[in-house]
Amino acid sequence: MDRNPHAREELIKRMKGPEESSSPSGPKPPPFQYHEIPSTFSGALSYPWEVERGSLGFMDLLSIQDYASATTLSEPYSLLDLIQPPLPPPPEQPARSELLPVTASSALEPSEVVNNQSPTLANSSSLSPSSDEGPTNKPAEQLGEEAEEEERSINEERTRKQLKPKKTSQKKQRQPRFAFMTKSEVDHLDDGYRWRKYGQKAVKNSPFPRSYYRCTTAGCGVKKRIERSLEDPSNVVTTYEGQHTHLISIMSRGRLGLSSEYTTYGSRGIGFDQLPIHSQSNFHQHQYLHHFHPSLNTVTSLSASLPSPSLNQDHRQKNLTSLTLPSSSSSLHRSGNGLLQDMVPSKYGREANE
DNA sequence: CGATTTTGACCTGCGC
DNA sequence: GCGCAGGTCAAAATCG
Repeated sequence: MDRNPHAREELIKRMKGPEESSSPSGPKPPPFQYHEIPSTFSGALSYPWEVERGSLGFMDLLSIQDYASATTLSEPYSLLDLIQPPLPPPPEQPARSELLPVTASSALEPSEVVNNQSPTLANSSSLSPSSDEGPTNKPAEQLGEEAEEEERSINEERTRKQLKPKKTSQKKQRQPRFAFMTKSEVDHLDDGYRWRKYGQKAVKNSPFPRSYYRCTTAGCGVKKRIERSLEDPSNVVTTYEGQHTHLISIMSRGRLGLSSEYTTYGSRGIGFDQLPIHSQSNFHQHQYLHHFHPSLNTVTSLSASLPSPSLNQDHRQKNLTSLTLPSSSSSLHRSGNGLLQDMVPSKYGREANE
């Protein structure tokens, strides 16, 4: 995978001291070199959303988020409570693992939401009492499937026609988004799915480009964008859009070799405890949650104390992730934060830091 | 040789 | 209507 060994050095250099004066708006993006996660990093950060691998898509997460949004931080009780375990304050984390807040944009479209939920919790779609936003988690499973089906076809169609018929009167429908920030040296964190990069754009006011990825699985229109935080280049902001219509595809590359186990689990609505034990154990989200929702730290974590067999400790330290929070309110105020601008209300950031 | 990345061009939405 | 910025396409390059 290390196709470009120099790229990494370059990246690290940038992280340590990003050039201030690059001109993102210029015709040419900065000489930023994207590079894939070195094999040694494989899986390093794949665990925050391991659940997704097992059964949930981000749409599911979103529905949960909706609930969380509704209760928000002001509510001492939320869905999080249902699944988060009592957690002692996270042990002192390595500097690298510092959790950082992500901001969400008020400008988010209705369907464009930011999940404040740890992917770990995502799995609890069945726990999600409400979810009127986004196509997922329809009250009736049937409805959900229909919607999913419909969405899929729309997606495919859209993809196919992208450049041809263009412009129908129909407004492009955006899928709900789920964003989170990760402290990581690598941009593209391995989450178990296979992604193909289809674009890279310079981000205004940011020396760091934004990369666009699409799930390579046929029929799966999930996309994700990756960019570095302007504020702290060591933080990677990953935004998922859409819902996987399949299970993790790590097998295709023989990276982790878990697929067969995962295929056992349905694509929707299974409980966390139905996941393979090792996948349950690969979560660290409780830390993030704890960080963002100190008031919730009395609930259950399905995995908090389990070791992560397939996760290298060092990597874990390097890749702790902080999740974005609901975007229900607020507007962005931080300029030049690239995608972050769109995703995270700073108030959450502040709370997270407090 | 197939899969993936790179990258310039193009399209779209939005604010002015 | 225009310009800008975000998002996507697709051909070429690269990698394994």
